[in-house]
Amino acid sequence: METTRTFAIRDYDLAATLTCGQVFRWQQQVHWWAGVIGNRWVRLRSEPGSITAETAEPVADWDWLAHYLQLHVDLAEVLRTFPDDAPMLAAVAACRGLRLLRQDPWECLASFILSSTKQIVQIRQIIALLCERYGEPLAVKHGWPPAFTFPSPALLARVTEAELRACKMGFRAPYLRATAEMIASGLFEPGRLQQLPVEVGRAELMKLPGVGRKIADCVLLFGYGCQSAFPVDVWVMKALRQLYFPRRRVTLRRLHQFTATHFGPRAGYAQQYLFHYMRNAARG
DNA sequence: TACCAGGAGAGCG
DNA sequence: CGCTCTCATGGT
Repeated sequence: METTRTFAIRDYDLAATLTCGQVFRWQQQVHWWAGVIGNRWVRLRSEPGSITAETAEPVADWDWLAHYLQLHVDLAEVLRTFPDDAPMLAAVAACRGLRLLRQDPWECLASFILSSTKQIVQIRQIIALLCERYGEPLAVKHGWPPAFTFPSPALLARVTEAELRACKMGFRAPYLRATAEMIASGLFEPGRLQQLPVEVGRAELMKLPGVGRKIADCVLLFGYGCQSAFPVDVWVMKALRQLYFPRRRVTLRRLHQFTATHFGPRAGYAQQYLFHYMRNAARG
């Protein structure tokens, strides 16, 4: 039992990984990143060749963190599966240690329902409000701001639409509430998706209110570890059209066909590199 | 000020 | 189908 653990790991850009739009709850304070994984508050610090974690309460088994950070993944092996073309090489060169996390499916699903037509800063704000108001308070290290669990489906199903709208989620409020209800009532079982083929899992997710193709792919990729899932949002669409189909008009359907074959078995990883690349290029 | 944001769903022809 | 409009709210 201890509150600190250091993991040996190479090629892991913690800052990029925690801020690249796959997860919305991490906050930086000097050289530490503080966040919540499940029902634990934890802070992380990156050093050359290692990541150090510190919890508020003693921990016997750190597998939950290794799993979340996907420390077993050999990044060089992942990068080797990418297509050997100029756009992909540029995207990889722009960010060496970008990784995919493995999030809790419910938190991931709810977060991305709230993400539609919102900037990442705003998504963070909405989720922070939601957790602050409806999550369970957690023990944190002395001197750190309060932290909360992500509210359960059962709890959110009992919150009114007006209360959700008060968290600034606007028209997404009824979507989140209805999805929470479907899970709380057992009409939809998030755990069952793990065993299903990707196409079936995607179709199941898309039955949920507020979940279309893009959000379903995000949940498959970030919450279920389906690395072939390739979310096509406005940024990635721009990247694909600009880099692979210049001066041609291509439908979204055609782009999905392209991504399904061109980027290989870890297409989702490639997608995250393209997304990060485009977003940073736009910022200058 | 005007435009746009890690979209989805409904209403058209 | 494929296109367009609306939805709520804040950042740039």
